[in-house]
Amino acid sequence: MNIKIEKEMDVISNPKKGSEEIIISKIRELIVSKQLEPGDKLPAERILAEKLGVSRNQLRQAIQRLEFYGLVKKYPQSGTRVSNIGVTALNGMMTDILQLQEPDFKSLVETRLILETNAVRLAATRRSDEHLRQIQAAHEAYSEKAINGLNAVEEDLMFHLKLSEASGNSVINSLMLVITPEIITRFVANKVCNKDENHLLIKEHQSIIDAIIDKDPDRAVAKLEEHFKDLYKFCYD
Amino acid sequence: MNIKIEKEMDVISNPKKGSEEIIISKIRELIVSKQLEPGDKLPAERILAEKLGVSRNQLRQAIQRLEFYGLVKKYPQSGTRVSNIGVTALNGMMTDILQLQEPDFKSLVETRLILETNAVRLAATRRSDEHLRQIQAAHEAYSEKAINGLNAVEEDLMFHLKLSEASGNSVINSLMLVITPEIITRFVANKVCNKDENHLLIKEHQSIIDAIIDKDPDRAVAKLEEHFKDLYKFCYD
DNA sequence: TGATTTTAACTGGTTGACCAATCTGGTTAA
DNA sequence: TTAACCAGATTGGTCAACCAGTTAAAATCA
Repeated sequence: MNIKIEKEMDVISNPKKGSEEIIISKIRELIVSKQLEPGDKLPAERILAEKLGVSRNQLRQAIQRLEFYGLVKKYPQSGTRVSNIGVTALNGMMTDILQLQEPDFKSLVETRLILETNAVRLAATRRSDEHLRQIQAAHEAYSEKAINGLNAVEEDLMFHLKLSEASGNSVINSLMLVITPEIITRFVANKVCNKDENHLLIKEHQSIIDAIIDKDPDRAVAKLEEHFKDLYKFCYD
Repeated sequence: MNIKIEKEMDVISNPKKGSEEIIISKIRELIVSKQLEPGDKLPAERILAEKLGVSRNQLRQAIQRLEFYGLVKKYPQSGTRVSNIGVTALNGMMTDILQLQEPDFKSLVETRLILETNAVRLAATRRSDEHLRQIQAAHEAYSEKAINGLNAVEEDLMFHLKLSEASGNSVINSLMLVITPEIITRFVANKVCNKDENHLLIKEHQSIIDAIIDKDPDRAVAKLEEHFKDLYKFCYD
């Protein structure tokens, strides 16, 4: 459809994102100065925007971010409420949000290891037959490409996502979804593929599946860690 | 400032959120039908909106969600690109996103246990002096209220967030921030407070801190699990 | 007086027009 | 031939006016 981009584009560090953070910071000040209390309704968007000296759109975007973190909840046609979790908590969490940094790759991988290890442990005890079926299907899609020495990073990814789905924990699954694309895009570039290594990886996948079929959490985790030994090396050497 | 809400408002299951998901679904179809390929620039918002038969705002909101999951990246005044992670991955992840359900409380707590356990393990080896100072400060703020039998749920929360900050893993910290408010709001209602129990909790906090000071990961985790024994019971009985 | 209906103001959401940055292709000058 | 440049078209971002649902005070009636 269009020309493919070859090299990673320079990551622009959102120079205008700053206004959003300034607004959050101002809302935090309203809270600590008791002009706004937990459980209160926020002033109407138009009014608050004028009070803070920003446009309504900018304010809405900031509120959207606060809502994502659960610090505020919108009620359409009615108002927006500050979560009733106390001044200390609100102040602390807003401060933390403002300090959030771009995730470094090592943290991403480390977190994936943690989440997926626990997901697999849970999957080994909770998996339904439908989960198993989907895992198997994903594994077959992977094998088909990998066995021919093709790059199967995507199919590998899908296999692992199906594992975390089988954990039966919707939050873990959701968090995996958030961090996976970032990991993939950084991995896909450097990925080398040779048939021999792929055969080994297929075997490792199958070992994990077998452990889940047998409902053996410890073995499933052990096999996963074996499968991830390179990632562990990347994180901890 | 305003009247406090006493009882939980009925959770409205976002009846209009549907349009967003329909749009994502349509974009996914464009991708699987090869009309749109990984790495491509999306058609301009106005054009795509018309093509999909939706308003530009609705489309923008859907794109924003895709961007959150890293499946798309916007370049201001230039265009929006589909992440270059393959058709299979894009299709699979969009399907997963559309299937995401509201998190159940048990999954939230279970995930918190997993994240925080690992955060503390990391904190025990990586913590800086500044981290320690902040943890201590948060603990003192907690103690001061708890020792008088006051409700100190917020201060407790802040203490635990400082623990995960000390992990040195920005992703874990960020994920903890996302799930914590939801947990708090559901916990804060049922929380009972008595001095004796609070004294015990203070001691438990101090044990965790001591282990982190000593850079003893295993002890830190053990003390945390002891501290969380009620939560474990909640999850697994 | 009290319950019920009406109504007007107020809310977040939506819309279409406008803005400034950027990309594109052809043109010009070295 | 090549590099610099300029103008117009295209982009996502922004804004102010408008919409539909909600709310609560005011008006009405039994």
